[in-house]
Amino acid sequence: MKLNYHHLYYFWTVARTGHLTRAAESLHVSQSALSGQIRKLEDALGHDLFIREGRRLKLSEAGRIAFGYAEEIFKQGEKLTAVLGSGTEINRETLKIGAVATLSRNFQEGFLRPLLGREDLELKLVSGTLEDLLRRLSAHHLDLILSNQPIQGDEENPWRSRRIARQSVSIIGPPGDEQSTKIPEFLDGRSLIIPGRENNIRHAFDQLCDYHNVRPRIVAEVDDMAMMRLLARDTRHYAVLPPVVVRDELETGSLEDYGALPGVYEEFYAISIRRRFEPTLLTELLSQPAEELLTRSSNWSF
Amino acid sequence: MKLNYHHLYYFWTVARTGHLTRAAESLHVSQSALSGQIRKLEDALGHDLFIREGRRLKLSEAGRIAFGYAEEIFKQGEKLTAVLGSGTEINRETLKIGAVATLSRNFQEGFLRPLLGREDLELKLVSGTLEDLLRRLSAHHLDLILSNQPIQGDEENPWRSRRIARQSVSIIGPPGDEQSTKIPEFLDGRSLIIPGRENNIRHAFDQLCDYHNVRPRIVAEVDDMAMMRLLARDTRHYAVLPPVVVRDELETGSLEDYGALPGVYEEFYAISIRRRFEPTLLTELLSQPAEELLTRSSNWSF
DNA sequence: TCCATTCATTCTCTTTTACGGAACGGTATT
DNA sequence: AATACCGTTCCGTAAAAGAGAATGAATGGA
Repeated sequence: MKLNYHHLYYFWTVARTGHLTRAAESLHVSQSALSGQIRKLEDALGHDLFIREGRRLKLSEAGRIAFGYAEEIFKQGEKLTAVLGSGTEINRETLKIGAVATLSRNFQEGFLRPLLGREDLELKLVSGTLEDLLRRLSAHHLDLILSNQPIQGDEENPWRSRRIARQSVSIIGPPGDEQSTKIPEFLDGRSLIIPGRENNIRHAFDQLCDYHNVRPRIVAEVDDMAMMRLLARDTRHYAVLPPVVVRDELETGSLEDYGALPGVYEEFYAISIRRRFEPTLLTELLSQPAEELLTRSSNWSF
Repeated sequence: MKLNYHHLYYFWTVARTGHLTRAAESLHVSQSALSGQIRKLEDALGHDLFIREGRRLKLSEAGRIAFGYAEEIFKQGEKLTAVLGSGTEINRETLKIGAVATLSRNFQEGFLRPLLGREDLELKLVSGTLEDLLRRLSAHHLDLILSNQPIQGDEENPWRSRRIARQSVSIIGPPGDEQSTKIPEFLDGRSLIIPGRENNIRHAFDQLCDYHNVRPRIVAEVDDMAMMRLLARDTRHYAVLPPVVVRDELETGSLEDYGALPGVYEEFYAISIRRRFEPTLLTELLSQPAEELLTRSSNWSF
C-alpha cells in the first residue's frame, strides 16, 4: 500500500480546520476536489477517516491516529521549507556536531579547533543529553556526537562509536599541600568531588578505591565537567578530574595536580551513523587511524 | 512555496540508494521520470539537492538538510501505513493516556477504573518521563497525561493542566512505635525516606521542616512511588508518603500511619492539549467540575 | 412547518501533472 | 577506440487532480 502524501495533506488541513469548505478555501481548491481526494485516501488506507454525521465531519478513531502522524509529518515539512526556503545561500559544507552537555568544554574546543580554521566549512554545535543527541543523530540532524561513553549500534540504529582520545585523570586540589603519602593512599579519608555515575571515570575510580581499600569522603558527585571545575576552584576540596579541564588554573597555580590515578582514564568517543552520503570531512576525520587522532589530541589537550 | 511530498519521496529514495537508476527500479518508474521530478523539487526549493559530478550524484549540503527532514517524514509515514494498513479493525474509541512513571500505581489504577468498565472504549497506557510524554502529547500520540505537577502551556504548545485530585501526605512507618511527640516535632532527628526534588510534596515538606525547625535525617530520596512503597515496607525507616500508596500495607497492619503532614499535599494533574476533535470521552472527563473529580477520586482512592 | 442556507458528495468534463521512450552527453572500463 | 554505464532533456501520451453543476441531507430562522 502506497501512501499518497498529498491526500494526507488535504486530510490534515481538513482535520485541523474541522470544515471541508473552509479547508478548501485555504487550500485554494474546490470542495468537490477536496472531498474526492479525501475519499481516495480513505480507500487507500482501508479506513474511514471521518464519520459523516449529516453535513458535518467528525474524526474517526482511525482519523485520530492518522492525524497524529500527519501532524508530525507536516510539521517537519514546514520546518524543511522554512530552512531551505528562507533564501539564504547554503553553499558551504556544514558539519553538525552534538556534544554531551557534561563534557569538558576544553575538550570540545580542542576537537573543534582544527575545523574552525577552515573557510569552506560551517560548524553547528549542539549540546544536550546523550539520549537526546542520539535521537537527532538518527534523524540525520546531526553528523557526529562527542560523548564520554561509547554506544553499541544495533540493527535499527547503525551507530559507530570510535574512541578519539584518552587522557589520564588526576587528583586536583588547592596548591601547597604537602604530599606525605602517594596516590592512592593519599585518598583515604580525604574530601573529594567526583564525577557522577554516568561517567566512565567514576567506575574505574570506584574500582581503584576498592582494590587499594581506601575510603575517600565523597562531598559531591557532579556530572558536568564545567561545574566540577568551578567547585574545584572555589572550594578547598580535592577533585577527581582530567587535568585538561582545569588547564588554566594549573597554569596560573590556583590549583595543583597531585598526580595521576593509575588505570583511570577519561575517554572520548565520536559517535556517527553509517550512511551513503557522509560529509567528506567526516569521512576524512573518521578514517584516520586512532593514533593520529590521539597524537593530534595531545597536541591541543595540554 | 509549497512542498511537493511526492517529489520529496523520490528524492529520499534516490538519496538512500545513492543511484538514480537503482532508485528508479525500486520505485517502478523510469530514470527519466525520476530525474525530472527531482529537478522540479530542486526548482521549488531553490537549491540544488544533488551535485552532478559526471555520471554520479553527490548530496549537496542543502540535500543533506532535506534528507534529514525527509527521513523523519517518511519514517512517520511508514509507521502510519503500518498501523492503519495492518488490516485490524479500528472501530472502538481509543483513549491514549500517558502516566509519569514515578506516579503511584494505585492512583493510576483509580483513575482508569471507571474507564475500564466501558465496552465501547479501548485504553492505551504509556509511562515515561514527563518530558517524553509531553512530546508525545504534542505529536497527538497521547490524549492525556497524568502527572504530579502542572505544566504551563504556551503559544507553541497549548497545554491545559487541570488538577484532578489532591490527597494528604502522612508519615508512614513500622507499626507499634509509641508516639510521644506530635507531628511535626516527631520528625526531628528521625530517619526518613522522602520524595525526590521533582515532586511537589518535597517542596512543601522542606518548607514545613524549615518552618518548625525540625531536622530529620534523610536516608533516601526516591522519585518513584512504587519504590518508596517497597522501601517503607522493607526497611525500618519512616517515609513521607500519601497513605493511598501503601493502602494495602495499612490495611494489613504491616505499616502504620503516624499522622498527616499539615499543608503538605500530593496533587495530581491531567494535562491535555486543546484541539478540534477531542475524543468525546475526554471532553466529558475534563468538562466535569473539579469537585466531582475529587469526589469520585476519594471514592476509589481509599 | 416550511423555506433558505449551509455543507458534503457525486457526476462529467477540462486542465495539469506525471510518465515512458528515444536521443543525447558525459565518464569510467578495458 | 569501443563499450557499457548513468543521468539529463525533449516530446507525445496516460493518469491524476481540478472545476463546476447537480444532488441531497441537516441546520436554523421566520
